[in-house]
Amino acid sequence: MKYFLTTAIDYTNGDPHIGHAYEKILGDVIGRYHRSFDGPTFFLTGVDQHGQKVQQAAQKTGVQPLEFAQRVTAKFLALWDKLRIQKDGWAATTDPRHKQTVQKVLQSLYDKGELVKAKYSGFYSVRQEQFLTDKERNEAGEFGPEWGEVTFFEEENWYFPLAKHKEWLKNFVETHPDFVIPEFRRNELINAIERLSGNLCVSRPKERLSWGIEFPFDPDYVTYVWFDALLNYVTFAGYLAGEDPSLPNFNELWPCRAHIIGKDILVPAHGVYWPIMLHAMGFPDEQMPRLLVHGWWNVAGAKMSKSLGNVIDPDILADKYGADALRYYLMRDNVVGQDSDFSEERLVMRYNSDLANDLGNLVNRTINMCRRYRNGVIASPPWNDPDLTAIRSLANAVIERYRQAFERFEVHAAIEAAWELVAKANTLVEQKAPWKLAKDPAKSELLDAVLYTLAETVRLLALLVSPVIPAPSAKILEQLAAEQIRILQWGGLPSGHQLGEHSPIFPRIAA
RNA sequence: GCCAGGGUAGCUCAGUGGUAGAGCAGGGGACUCAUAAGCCCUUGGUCGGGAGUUCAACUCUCCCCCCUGGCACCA
Repeated sequence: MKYFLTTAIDYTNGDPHIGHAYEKILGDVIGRYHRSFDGPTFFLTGVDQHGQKVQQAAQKTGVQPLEFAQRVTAKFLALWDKLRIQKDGWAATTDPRHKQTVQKVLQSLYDKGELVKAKYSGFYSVRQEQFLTDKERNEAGEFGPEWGEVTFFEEENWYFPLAKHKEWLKNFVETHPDFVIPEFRRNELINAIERLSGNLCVSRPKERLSWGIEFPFDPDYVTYVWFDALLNYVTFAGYLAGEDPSLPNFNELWPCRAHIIGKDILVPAHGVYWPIMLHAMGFPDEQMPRLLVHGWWNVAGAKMSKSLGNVIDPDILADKYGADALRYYLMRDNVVGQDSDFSEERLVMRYNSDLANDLGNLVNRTINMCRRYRNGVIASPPWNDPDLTAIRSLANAVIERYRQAFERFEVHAAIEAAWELVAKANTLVEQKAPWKLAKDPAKSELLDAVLYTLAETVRLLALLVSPVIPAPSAKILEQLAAEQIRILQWGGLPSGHQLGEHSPIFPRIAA
């Protein structure tokens, strides 16, 4: 089995913003943790390229939907590269392999009698391309001018009868407390299930929306965008793919350990439609995925929106401060599940304080002292100095807490744990004052022990921070000449080890 | 109106029955290996408001206010 995790796939009707980037970085960080310290991992992310809004945006630009979607997709891909997102799979919903599997699923649900065709009639706004309900009526009981021409008409569509699985879903969610993380989000879902009634319309007639996957048994219709999009989680994991070598082995991946999504798409899409779809497709309860629901990044307390003009562009930030500084800030200053406030000032503060002053300086002073006093060769004599013993046991405790934090998806807590070790190591330097020990030949062994302790602590720190800031982590290991020593346990550096050259890894950002 | 999350030091947040905590910012000090970084000490809060339970409440109960999200209702 591999540790399988996914992010939401982003809708390709506009440019990526900080929220998109946060989610992918979160997934990447969790993925890197498992890949480095746990076992085989598969991280899937991607783009949602079908649907009405993409078709509309394409029309505005005057290009075909596919071309438009591909242009936007290229921007996302370039950004994920820049942000060091290490993805094992790429879910693009116009991929022919996806189309094939979606059609297989539709056919199979149809064969099982899970899809029904029915007529719906009502008022329809051509301009907004949607059916209107009484909610859209104004004070006078009329549909306002914002809807343009409103006509009454009847349309036939395919429906997925959700309501018949309501009791199953309710029972499932109630008996599986960690289906939704964090736990408080589960309440919203349970409320939503209580209100669940009726069918989900899963088709659009082609004359109204052509940009989608065709129904295999009714070619006048294409799938509704959510139905198409949600299935990416299984189709790109190799579901019903037979022997296709370009896709992973589904049995090695499923069930997904975490679908990472924003709070806006928990209800109804991921919390209701998705488990019911899987249930109807024949997945047993033990094969249901888990949902990790994150919050939003606000700006100065306000929601980020195009109309407010306060959209944060991750691309610009990555260019300005570096991908790792951005990754560190987003992971350190946010509690997974809760909303946060984005502030460039805090990003700089976090970088200077945590990365440059605390960690960067520790690395630099440690290697510098090793070179200055021992020509960069570290020795590991036996010791019984209480300060050194203390930091060694702290390192073990920190590693344990770090692992537990990651198991609970509490990335900020994992980082905090690592920084406790950073602080302790900096304190140790002052306690032992190697520059004094170096002047006293009688203290030579203690100096060796101190320098070893510091170098080994720095090695462990490089590993601990590697999921969050992969590039600087690699640089630290390189300066230690310890690229190959990946064991997350005290004592990896052998006695007699020769360290490499050092130079500051996190230059301070001038205020 | 209902459900949930939040309201704790200037800022970001932790704490959950026993005399208020961390980091950053501010002030002072000793040191010098280091990215004028680090280390030590320190100023600073009636823990949203009110009532209650208790020997004791930030922590439990009730009422209220504000912010955020979801839902409902009205228009």
